[in-house]
Amino acid sequence: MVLASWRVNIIDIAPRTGYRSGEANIFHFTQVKWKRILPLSNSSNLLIQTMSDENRTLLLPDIKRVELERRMILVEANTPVTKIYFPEGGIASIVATNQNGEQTEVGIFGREGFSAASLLLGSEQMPHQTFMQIDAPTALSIGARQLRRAAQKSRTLLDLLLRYINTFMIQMACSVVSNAHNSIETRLARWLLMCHDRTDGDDIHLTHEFMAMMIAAQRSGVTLTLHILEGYGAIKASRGKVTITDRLRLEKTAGDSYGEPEKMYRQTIAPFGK
Amino acid sequence: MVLASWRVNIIDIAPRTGYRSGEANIFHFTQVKWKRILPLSNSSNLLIQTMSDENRTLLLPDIKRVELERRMILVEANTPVTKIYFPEGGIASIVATNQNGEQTEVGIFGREGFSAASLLLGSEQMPHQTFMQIDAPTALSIGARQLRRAAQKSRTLLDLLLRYINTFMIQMACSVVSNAHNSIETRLARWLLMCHDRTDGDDIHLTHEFMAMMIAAQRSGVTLTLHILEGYGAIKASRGKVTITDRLRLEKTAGDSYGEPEKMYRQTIAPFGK
DNA sequence: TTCCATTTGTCTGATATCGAACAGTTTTTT
DNA sequence: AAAAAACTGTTCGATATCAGACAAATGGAA
Repeated sequence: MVLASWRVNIIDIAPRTGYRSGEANIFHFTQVKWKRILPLSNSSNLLIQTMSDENRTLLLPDIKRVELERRMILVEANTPVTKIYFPEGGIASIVATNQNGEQTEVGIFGREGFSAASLLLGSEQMPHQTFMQIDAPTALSIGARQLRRAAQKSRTLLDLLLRYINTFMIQMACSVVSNAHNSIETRLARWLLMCHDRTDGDDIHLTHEFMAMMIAAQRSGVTLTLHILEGYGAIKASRGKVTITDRLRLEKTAGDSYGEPEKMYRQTIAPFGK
Repeated sequence: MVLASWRVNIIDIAPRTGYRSGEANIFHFTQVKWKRILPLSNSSNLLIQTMSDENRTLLLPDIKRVELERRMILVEANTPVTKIYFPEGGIASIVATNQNGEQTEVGIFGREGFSAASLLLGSEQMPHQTFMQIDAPTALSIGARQLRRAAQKSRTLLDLLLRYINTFMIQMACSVVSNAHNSIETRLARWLLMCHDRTDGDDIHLTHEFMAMMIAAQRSGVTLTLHILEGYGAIKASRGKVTITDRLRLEKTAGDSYGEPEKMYRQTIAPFGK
């Protein structure tokens, strides 16, 4: 599976001065189209939503609102990041590629997180690629340097972002355990729940091939397992789409492989999940 | 396998005032025994070694030098941490325990890191336990509150510790991949290399049972695999001990499952490994 | 020394998953 | 409308690893 090339559609650009969150909506020119600018406080990115007005104001001058299409690469492996994205929907996936070209997912995030988190841990590049798995209608974008500067200025902003990194680490730890001990069925259930948490509605638009990579299994194994899940009514699968029909049943299948990072997110950042 | 209870031997205590790194060695009373106090700049913990004199001076008043025995628990799962440890040797292991009591290693560290790193990411407790796998003759210990305060005061100290957290995240990502795709032979080779990097000499004192948990495999599988590694002369195994005899051969077996976090550590913190 | 707990060596059958193939279906492109 | 591409359903043998058992070896304790 090869990821396609991509482009960024700039949907709106915040004015560089004289704008504070909470003010009335205004219109602003962009490269692409005229578009209503929402105040940042209305962002559906949970981190942006959670931070103080002061911190939003700090970021605002440097933020653009953009559209992230499926398969767009947010972070190229071993290449300095220049842009950071705070998705307002959709799902991004962080994958490692080994020498044989096999790709393995090491983490995902959506509107609860942001890309290239390790920038705040002092490294401009990382050995993993990040790309959009399910497109985000919108995302907030900011220059790496600008975010860094803001986090330098505001300790509360840094702290918030670090708390998110903490939940992300727990997510990775869960993946270590899950890949070590859980069956494909459990892993898939866990992964579907994680996607469900990050999307509106109950539909997840992805192919079996994609899911196979995400849970480190064969494509045929995924097809088989989806049928099992469908068998007891947890999901309904159709071409390129999985619909969650019985989330509780899915949670039962996932067992304790699911839930730990989500709990930590709720405890230390904001309400999250379904 | 149940971990035993434990105690801390305080080997020396830095005087609360009037002591600066680089000064001559002095003797100081402790609860346990009289012991030569080494200046912090002589610490074999790489983080302590790498930080500036100013940062060492900042930490010094609150630091004790202690001994960490095998199986001692540094961080209890879901319990607020009060003490942080910077090992000067030995190996600590961070493990997740699931509902059936199965334990899985999610990360290790030795003299290149410190315990309860997520404290700096804003969470006083974490869902994983940390314990000593191979005892550290000495470690530097500091109160959680004190470390936090120091990191608040000194941005360069925080940055250094965050850079370490970044390498640790990469280590976890590698474990995700390794558990997903690598054979027991590869996983074991990787893990032995990681231990080798953190110990003096070529001997690793651990039982098969222990290693099994670390690489998420059966004990009998480990015994078998050790024979294979021994078969081509990469190691020599005896009761409770593995000796690395041909590290290059072991690296060849581990392939690209080994090396990424170590590289990042060298790039962003200090020389590391063998 | 003898005893006992721990550790290791070595089996066994069971099984989940791999790895690969191919046909059928749906969607997109031309 | 036809052709190509993408995706799904299904099969099947191969195999790595599991899960469990038990005996042999080792080392520390009594």
